[in-house]
Amino acid sequence: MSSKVKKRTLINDIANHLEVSIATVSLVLNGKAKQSRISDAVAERVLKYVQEVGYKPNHLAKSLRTGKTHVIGLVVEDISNPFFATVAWLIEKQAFERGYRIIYCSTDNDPTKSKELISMFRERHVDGFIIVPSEGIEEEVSTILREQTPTVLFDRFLPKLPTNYIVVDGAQGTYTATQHLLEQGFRNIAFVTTDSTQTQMEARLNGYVRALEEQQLLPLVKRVAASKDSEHLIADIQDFIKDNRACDAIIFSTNYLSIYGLEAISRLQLRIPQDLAVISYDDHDLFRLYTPAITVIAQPVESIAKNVIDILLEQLQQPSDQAIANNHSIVLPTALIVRKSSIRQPEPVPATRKKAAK
Amino acid sequence: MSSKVKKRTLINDIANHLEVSIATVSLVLNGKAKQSRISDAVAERVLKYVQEVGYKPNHLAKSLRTGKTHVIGLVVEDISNPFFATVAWLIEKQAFERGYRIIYCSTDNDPTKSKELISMFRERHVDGFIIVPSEGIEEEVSTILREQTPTVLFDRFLPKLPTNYIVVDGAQGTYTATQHLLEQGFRNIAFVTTDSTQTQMEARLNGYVRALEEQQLLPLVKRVAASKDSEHLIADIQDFIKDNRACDAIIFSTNYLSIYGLEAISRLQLRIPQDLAVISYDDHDLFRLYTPAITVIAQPVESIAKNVIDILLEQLQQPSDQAIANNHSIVLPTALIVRKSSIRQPEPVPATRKKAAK
DNA sequence: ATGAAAGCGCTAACAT
DNA sequence: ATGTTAGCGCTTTCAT
Repeated sequence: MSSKVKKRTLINDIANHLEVSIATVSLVLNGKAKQSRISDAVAERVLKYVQEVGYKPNHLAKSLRTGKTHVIGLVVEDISNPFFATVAWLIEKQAFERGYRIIYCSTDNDPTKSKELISMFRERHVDGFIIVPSEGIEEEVSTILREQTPTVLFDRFLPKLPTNYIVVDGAQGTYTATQHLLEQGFRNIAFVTTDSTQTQMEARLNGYVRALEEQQLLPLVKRVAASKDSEHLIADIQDFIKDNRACDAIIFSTNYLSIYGLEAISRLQLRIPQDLAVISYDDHDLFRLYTPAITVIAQPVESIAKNVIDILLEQLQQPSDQAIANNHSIVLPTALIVRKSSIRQPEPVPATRKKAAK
Repeated sequence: MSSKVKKRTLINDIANHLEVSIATVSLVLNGKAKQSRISDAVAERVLKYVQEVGYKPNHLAKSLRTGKTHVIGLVVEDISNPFFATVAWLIEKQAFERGYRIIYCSTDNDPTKSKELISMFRERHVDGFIIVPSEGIEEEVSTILREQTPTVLFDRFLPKLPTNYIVVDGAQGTYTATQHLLEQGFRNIAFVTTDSTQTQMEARLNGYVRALEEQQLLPLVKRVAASKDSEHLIADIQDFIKDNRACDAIIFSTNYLSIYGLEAISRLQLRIPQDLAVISYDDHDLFRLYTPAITVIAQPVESIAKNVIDILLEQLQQPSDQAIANNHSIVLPTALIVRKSSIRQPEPVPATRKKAAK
């Protein structure tokens, strides 16, 4: 008994010390002093003493009682991908300010892992979900929807399910990028993408195809397997480029494909953009810093994050009934950021007269 | 009442359905059937039914009752840095297998943020801590130590505090790297590091200085501010290289400094290693893929992760009393992985007669 | 071998 | 205006 380590302060201790009831303390702490007509004097004393001893309510007990954990589960494809990392970070910051905590997990786009993570989060009683859905998880998402857990998808959505989602107009992005290359005079434009058939990847492909078809040009699409082995991916892209020497420009459908692509191009000792113009979907530090800087189809990360968290918090705040019918489906525009990698070089290049492009 | 959404299954429902007591169910579920001499028949029925309805105990209630959350708080400097990301991922995997969950946070090396995160984790009742300590958080770490919460530091430690820690022999790493450059015939070797005075950064610097002093050579150290502005860092390094044209080799003390350094070198149109040899502390995908591949002082990430989690789980499993005196302090060796960037090029280069380095 | 019941710390409806 | 008290879902001691 006396060997016990110093215990945490409890709401009981507060009440005892102040000689008020524990309910009074609880009410004051939860900002319900006014509506319970607790005297300002008492409320102040409570607040002061709580502050003094640094009392923190036990979250577990609170959550058990209220059924709310104030935790949001964030399920992304790969938290080490700068796109997801940035969005996650922005979401976390905003959620934090409004009293919510985020717990993340990466699915690696694996449906099994996605399902496990969703059910893990359910077990942990998250109040809401933010999900970048991999394919084949309709059932799990249905379940959380049925349980009325507020949920927002982003980056892609599940066409069969009525959910909130925030996506980007990838088709418009690649369409504009392709047009830009055409305007620059490139004619043999290839598109390197993954073998995924998810909504966002298909959209990116379609935008490219449409732009070419409008000019009666034939698409040239390379699909690489979504492998983890970087050497293999690089070699694959390298072979593709070698086999298509006529190709004078490439659009990569994701940031990591571009990185492998740049490596492949460098190994082939091709010059960008003289031998091959390059555009990447999704911006990245490296693309700004690369020599030459790489033109990108940038996604509006701040806006994505803001929309996601705003919609989720709105639903979280609701009195927990209907909210079903009115799902938000938001499609945000991309922005083409033109850098050196997609600008046609005039044949004779006076190296000293380089235009200073900030 | 009848308008209620379908409720989750509770332990009560199980007990009712099976017409046994709730205690029996609980005991069976916690593997204490044998020691409570519950009949195998009953135990089996319970397990079978639980399986059937997919009953999952409520973690919150369980934790509130037992005082254990089976959650470990992981506080790193920057989860988007591949070194920390990899270690975190390995730790998470092993912890998961043994029934623990990890929640992460990045401190950005900011003491205030570190303190907030630690206290947030305390509030969330994590069972243990894994911390990459920023400077000035001795007090908070003391607190969790006093509360007997199992804790392991890694990457660096707090010299004033008796804790478990796993670090790497950075001094040996940079010493060996410097020697390697000297053996290759480089004489003007610079060291680019941050302005941090943390244990691991000082060690890296010291190894470099010692190797040079043994040869009566003068160190050339550039300290860049730990800023977040990449352009600024690149320009800073660029200026440093320009101002020290005699310098023929550089060791960078962290992976991100190397990345900025490579960009600086590329902008100066210097060739690696002909004009400037390069070694980075810490390996990275990019360094393997870069042309030329970059020599690195690699940290044993698997071993770090394994040691961290083993020690923490050992302490977590202990009967929660002493365990104080016997702290583990483990220092792991680094490995120099020699690639092209630090190999002196013979003036006329017979490219085919390259020595196979490992 | 099994069941009853006392909490873990907190909230909120209901009394006073 | 403030106090009493019944749970939230689970574990575990003690009786039987």
